[in-house]
Amino acid sequence: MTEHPAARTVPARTAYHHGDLRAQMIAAVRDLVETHGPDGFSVAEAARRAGVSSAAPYKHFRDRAEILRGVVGEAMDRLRAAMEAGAATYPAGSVEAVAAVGLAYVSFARTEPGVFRLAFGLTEGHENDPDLRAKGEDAFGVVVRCAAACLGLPPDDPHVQACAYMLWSFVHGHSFLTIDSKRSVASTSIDDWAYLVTVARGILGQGIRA
Amino acid sequence: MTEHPAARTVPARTAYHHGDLRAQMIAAVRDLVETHGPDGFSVAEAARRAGVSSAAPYKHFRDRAEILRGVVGEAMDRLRAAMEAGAATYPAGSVEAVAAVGLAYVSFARTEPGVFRLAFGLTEGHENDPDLRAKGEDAFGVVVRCAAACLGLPPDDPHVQACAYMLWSFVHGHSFLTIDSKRSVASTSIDDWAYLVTVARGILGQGIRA
DNA sequence: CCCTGGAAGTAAGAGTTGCTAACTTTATCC
DNA sequence: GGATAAAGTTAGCAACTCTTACTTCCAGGG
Repeated sequence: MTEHPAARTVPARTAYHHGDLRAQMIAAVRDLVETHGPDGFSVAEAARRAGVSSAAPYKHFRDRAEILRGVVGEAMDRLRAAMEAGAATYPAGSVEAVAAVGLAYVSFARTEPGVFRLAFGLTEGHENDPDLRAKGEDAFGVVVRCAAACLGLPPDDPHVQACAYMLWSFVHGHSFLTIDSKRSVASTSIDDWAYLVTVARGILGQGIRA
Repeated sequence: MTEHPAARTVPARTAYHHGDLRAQMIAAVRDLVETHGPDGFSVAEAARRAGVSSAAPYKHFRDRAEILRGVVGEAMDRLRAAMEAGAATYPAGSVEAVAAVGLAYVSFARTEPGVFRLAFGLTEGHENDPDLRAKGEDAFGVVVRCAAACLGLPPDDPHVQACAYMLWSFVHGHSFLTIDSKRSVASTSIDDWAYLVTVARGILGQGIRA
């Protein structure tokens, strides 16, 4: 398909059969999950939206769960990228950089609560998939590196690991609570950024020692 | 069958038709969710286990989602009770009492990860149900009261509310992470109890101020 | 004591879904 | 220019949700 004249670098558009289902399926499912909740999706409906028969997706995915895993994997990549971008907006080693990573996490959960729930809420064998596990570890690695830079310790230092875990669980819980109950921290007259900076300082600074 | 000698205070057993489906359905669904994951349940299978036809449950629940909500409601009651029991094992106002509440929370998530996910993972209109919202607030209230006692402030004090929210999100995130990835805090050579006490002290003590 | 009303069950069925099997179309490779 | 394989189609089965119409059993009033 590549030695034809040109305009075929990406197999994206209107190929004979379809071109790139799989990517289109993942996009469709992401939309469905976002609008109808994590379980309010069906492969039939997603196929319908992609304009193919309901059996077509099974040429690209083994079953329903594998489609979900595809969506989660793609979401994890975007989440990690957002975290890295957040960290890059502040000087390396600063507490603000750590807080920015947390803010990216929370923002992701807020703007895509459906996929966020899908990724972390139901298990579905997510944690049994080595690929997804690796992506999760990669995302965690962003926190670890920021914490390490902030503390001036190597990333594999146990204290760094413990602090990173605390930060992660804090932000993870905050994310879930905000999208669950709409209970914003604002109800306690604190906005997200101040909250996250406070927490990061408390855990990494003179605060909580593990 | 009720005016026989006695032993009929509870209509539990072998009534003519059935007696108390609804309770039995909730129990069956809880089991299914626990063994097959939050979405690996069907009302048909639950009805089968309860020994009734697949249409019977619809005499007691409007639809599938309402059954789920019933399970979540029951779980919330048990969770709150466990938290209260945890708090009662240590002197009121002590940091240990706060940590005990957190431990009860985490223990619940560990022993019933399926229903925990069901309760907090998928939304499904859970937060739109006023009954479930109330139960959630009740559980949060346990944390608030413990934090207030510990800080020597009234429960409606903003600082108390902020601290309670921090504690909750911390424990919530920790619970999710442990059941998700089996990443125990043990990997950082800290056990749960020490971890929770440390965190509670950090947030309530001289530590993080909001 | 019957009988009527309603609560709680059943059976049957429509519509949707997950997934498979068998077949067709299209691009590529030798 | 065919064989091959990838990627699509239709048809269909089993399971599931939920509805409708019917049945069974208990309870209270005359």
